[in-house]
Amino acid sequence: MSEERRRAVLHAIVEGYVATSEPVGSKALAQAHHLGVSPATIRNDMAALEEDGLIAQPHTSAGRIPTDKGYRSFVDHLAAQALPEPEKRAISTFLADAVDLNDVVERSVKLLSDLTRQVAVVQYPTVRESMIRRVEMVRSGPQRALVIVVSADARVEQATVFLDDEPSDEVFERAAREINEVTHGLGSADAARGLEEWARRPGQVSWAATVASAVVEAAKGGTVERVVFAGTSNLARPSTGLEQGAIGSVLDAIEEQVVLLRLLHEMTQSAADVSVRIGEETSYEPLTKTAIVAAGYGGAGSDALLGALGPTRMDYQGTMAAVRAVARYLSRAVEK
Amino acid sequence: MSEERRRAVLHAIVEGYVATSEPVGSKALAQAHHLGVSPATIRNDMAALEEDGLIAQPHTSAGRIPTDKGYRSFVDHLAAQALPEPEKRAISTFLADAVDLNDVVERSVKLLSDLTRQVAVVQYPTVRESMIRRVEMVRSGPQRALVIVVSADARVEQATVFLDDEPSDEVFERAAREINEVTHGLGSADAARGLEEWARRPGQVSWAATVASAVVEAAKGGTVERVVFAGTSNLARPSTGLEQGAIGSVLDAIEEQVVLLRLLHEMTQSAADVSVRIGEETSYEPLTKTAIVAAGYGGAGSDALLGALGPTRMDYQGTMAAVRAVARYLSRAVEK
DNA sequence: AATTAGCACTCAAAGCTTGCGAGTGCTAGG
DNA sequence: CCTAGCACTCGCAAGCTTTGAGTGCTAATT
Repeated sequence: MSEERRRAVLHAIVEGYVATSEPVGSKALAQAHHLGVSPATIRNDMAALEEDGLIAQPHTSAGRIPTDKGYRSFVDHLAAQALPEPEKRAISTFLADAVDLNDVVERSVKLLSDLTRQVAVVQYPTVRESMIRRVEMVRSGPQRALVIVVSADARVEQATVFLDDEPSDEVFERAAREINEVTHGLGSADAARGLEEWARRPGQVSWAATVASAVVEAAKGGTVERVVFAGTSNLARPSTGLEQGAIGSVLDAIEEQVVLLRLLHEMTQSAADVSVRIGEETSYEPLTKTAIVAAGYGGAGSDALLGALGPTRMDYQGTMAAVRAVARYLSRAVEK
Repeated sequence: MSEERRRAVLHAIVEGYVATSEPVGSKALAQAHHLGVSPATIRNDMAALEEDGLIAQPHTSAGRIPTDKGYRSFVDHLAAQALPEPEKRAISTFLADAVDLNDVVERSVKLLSDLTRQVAVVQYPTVRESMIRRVEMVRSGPQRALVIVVSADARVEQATVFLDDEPSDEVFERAAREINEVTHGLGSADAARGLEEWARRPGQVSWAATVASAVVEAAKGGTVERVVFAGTSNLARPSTGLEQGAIGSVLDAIEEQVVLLRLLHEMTQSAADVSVRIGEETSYEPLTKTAIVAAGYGGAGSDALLGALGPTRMDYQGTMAAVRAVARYLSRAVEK
């Protein structure tokens, strides 16, 4: 029994099951996929595949469906495929008239969810090290201030700090001015050093250290990793084969964000191209019925990422192509 | 047949149906709700209620369920009810340690969705007129610039503008400096006047008007009406009685935002207190199976709003109490 | 005039039986 | 190593029956 053909059989089973969402049997396979062998032969191959845990039978007299492991094998032996021309054109025109970063990101999720018919997620590009351009401090209460850091690459971060006394306006303004003098034009590391020195100046206000660390945090981009989603309604399409319980837990996972983000990070770190996690591989209980296709974007430095999330029974080829393509266009857009 | 009792019967039907999600019959009612009359009497009342279109039978040999109109009547005759103490305490402690506006809003949605077990939505408070504190302009490309406006109430808005030539850095910086001089400390209306004059100065750069209007837009808070959601997974709880199709269209409606926002605006404009739209009343097809409970917050000036969205078969009393309470606390938090 | 008891009637839902047929594994022969 | 043939399994759909909750009506009761 040729190794070759066994793979072809698995391939065919996956495609058949994805297309029809019905278990596929040996006869149907023999006919449809011109493998040039009889059903009986295919049955033998299927027995072997089942032995290896790549496919399974829902019940005795049914066809086979791929297991997570089966999908995995399928995906691993998939040749990267280009996205069809019309889609490509759609992407470039769609992203072309975006006006700012927000717009680019929002269009991208929408686009990705439309292309894949899955839930799409795009993380805002996390910024690379960049110079502090200006620090703005605004009083937002007697003992409260808002720190706004504008960096040279046009990023704006803000943070609220609590002051442990009630400085007069002059004191407050002076601190703000000094902070600007100390940090202007510096990267976050240098700024941190400068601010540390500033906070230690004799007679310095008591909340100097607090403010300083807030500025540094903000300059580093804070810990905020904003993500946007689109296409959640795709989960509820009947063809996904997910039932309500599963949908609910996936929605929860999405709102949770933290776990999902960590997962995406793991994924995009390991592989250069688009990478895939299937079912159990997500090692996150609510997502055991789903698969994730993810890719990084924005070039070497940045670790921003995007992905599509859907039932394990998804069109991996198409989804991967779409994710890859959008990541590429998005990289270009972000790099300016 | 007393008018009084008929209302009591409707009331009981709604409560029964909400509790069990099964149609309720005359016998069950007579027993459970100590109305002091026999099933037969109740049947007579039910016949009348059905005549009026307030209740309906799913099929001949089943109990009754409320129609949209029935829920409406129920809600209209509902006395405002305070939220139980423990919940109240939960709200205030939960909102107490919020650090900034973002945090307040995010905690609020989360809270509201937990309290109501529905999808919660909170719109960011739209800002009132406030002084421009500083305008920051950052070059983000040869013909592109980012305009950042920081206002005295610690708000930050940004916008990208396209320049129709490629100014030298000196020219660019000078424009930025002048804009700050012209606008500092002014409200958006005054700033608009000042900038208009500035843009008309002889020898002014060609893109002055573009930038000026961007600044004014940003100062006004732009047209962005940001909303945040939480608890979408509540839609997928089996007890909602929504099936997948319905869930999908609701998720779509939520992502769409625009229609939903318009609807919420309509609602909160008409009523001072919390207001309710039930099923068809939303006059938006994807939401015909759902009800919305909404309220404004943030005091007289602002028209920010929040709400809860769930199946028509929801606990109106509890949801309304929760929405009312969160709106109140949130108002307090926002007003500082 | 309103309430109640009694009763015949309806009909969805749940259970049961049955036949069908897709799909299998195995064996023997090419 | 492949294939034809065949007996076997078992979920599913269709048809049937039973059950019982719930109704509407009528006649008696207060």
